[in-house]
Amino acid sequence: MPKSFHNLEKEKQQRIINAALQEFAEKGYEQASTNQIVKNAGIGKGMLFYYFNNKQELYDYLINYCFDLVQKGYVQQIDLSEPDFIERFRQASMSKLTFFDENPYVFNFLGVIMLTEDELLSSDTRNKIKQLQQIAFDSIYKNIDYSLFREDVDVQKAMDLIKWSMDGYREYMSQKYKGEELENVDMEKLTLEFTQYLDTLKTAFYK
Amino acid sequence: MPKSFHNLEKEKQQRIINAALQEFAEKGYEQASTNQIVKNAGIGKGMLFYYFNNKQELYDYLINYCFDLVQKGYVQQIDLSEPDFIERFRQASMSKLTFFDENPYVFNFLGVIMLTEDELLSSDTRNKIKQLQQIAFDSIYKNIDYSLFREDVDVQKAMDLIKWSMDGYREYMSQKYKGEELENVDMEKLTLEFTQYLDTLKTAFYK
DNA sequence: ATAATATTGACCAGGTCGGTCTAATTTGTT
DNA sequence: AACAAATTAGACCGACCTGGTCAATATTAT
Repeated sequence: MPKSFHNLEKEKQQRIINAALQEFAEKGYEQASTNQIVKNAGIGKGMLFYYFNNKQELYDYLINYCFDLVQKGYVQQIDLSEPDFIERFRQASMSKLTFFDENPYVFNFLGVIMLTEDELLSSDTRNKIKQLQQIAFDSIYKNIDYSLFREDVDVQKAMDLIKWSMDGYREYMSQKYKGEELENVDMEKLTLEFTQYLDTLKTAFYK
Repeated sequence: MPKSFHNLEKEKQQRIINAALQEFAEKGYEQASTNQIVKNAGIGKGMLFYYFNNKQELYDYLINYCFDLVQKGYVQQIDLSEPDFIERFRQASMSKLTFFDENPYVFNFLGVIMLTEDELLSSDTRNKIKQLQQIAFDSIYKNIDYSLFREDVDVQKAMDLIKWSMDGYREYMSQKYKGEELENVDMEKLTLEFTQYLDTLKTAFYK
């Protein structure tokens, strides 16, 4: 719907999108303030309602924007040809990290959407959620070579544990370095540490 | 400070506390509405300001209440004499589950406190946080028998991975059964599943 | 019956809400 | 340079919500 919005300079577009994502992510739809959004975006109040006719239209736009971005910028980047579960997960985690650095508010915003009661979401949005979850699931679990796992553990349980471990590690990392730009972080050291954890997991769960 | 408040019937006290915890946890201090709190607690507006002189006093009361409760009802329940890391963590997780069931809003409320910018917290509160974190840390890591771990993995890394795994499992469980009373959940089955995960961890990380 | 305590909700001034609109500025076209 | 069209800011609107007060009422204890 927002014709005029797409003709803006990318930088201004991005400022508005980010301000809105942040506000909606922090406060939810009802409590989010359009006044706060225009202030953080550095535009006049009128402009927001010039680009988007009302609050709901802005919200819907953001939903589509985020789903698209996550799909193309993260989920589709996962390498389905890697049969080693841990390696595939490593690659996915790194993609997620980069994506998060480039789009800091997208995951938080989508997280809030996912927690919204079903009745408050349009059926279209509900479909988008299901679809994305399915694709993300497949991207992680399809074509995995189970023979790598040691035979005295339940493979499904092992995969759950590995998944929880790596999510925990990512959480821990983003907590530790929150606020800092990814460029200022010693990626070499971080990657090494990550690899060490992965090696530990391989030692523990693989043959 | 709230003299009159402590003379209330426990049930009414609890209603007010829960309503306030929920509101503050959901919206944060500024956005939380005292009107919403009295509505959910089922009391008149005047009473809230009769028990607590103002919003801030209520908030401070809740902070102390929660730290106390978590300390006594959860952290102190952890069995320091159990030298097996996984077993100690199992027991801690079960305590946490029970505590969460009995005090559903406490952890969420404290979680919000922990994420609050330092400048907005009183130094007293900051101290309480540090203190509790230290005790919780000790309760999990003190007097652990490291000799149980296999020798070809870094013990510290293994413990991190186990911790993230179990936090992930707990998260997954509470997501799955959220809303449902703990009594209505098949605890037998749940405990069994939990044990299976723990056994998998032992197979993977222990000698 | 009287005094003390507990409780309510209408009410206050101050502020924020989503959204509108006018007036000004910038840009494009000739 | 002149005019038209598109873009922009922010003052402004009524509706609503805010934390907090207080006079009136109900309940309890003596």
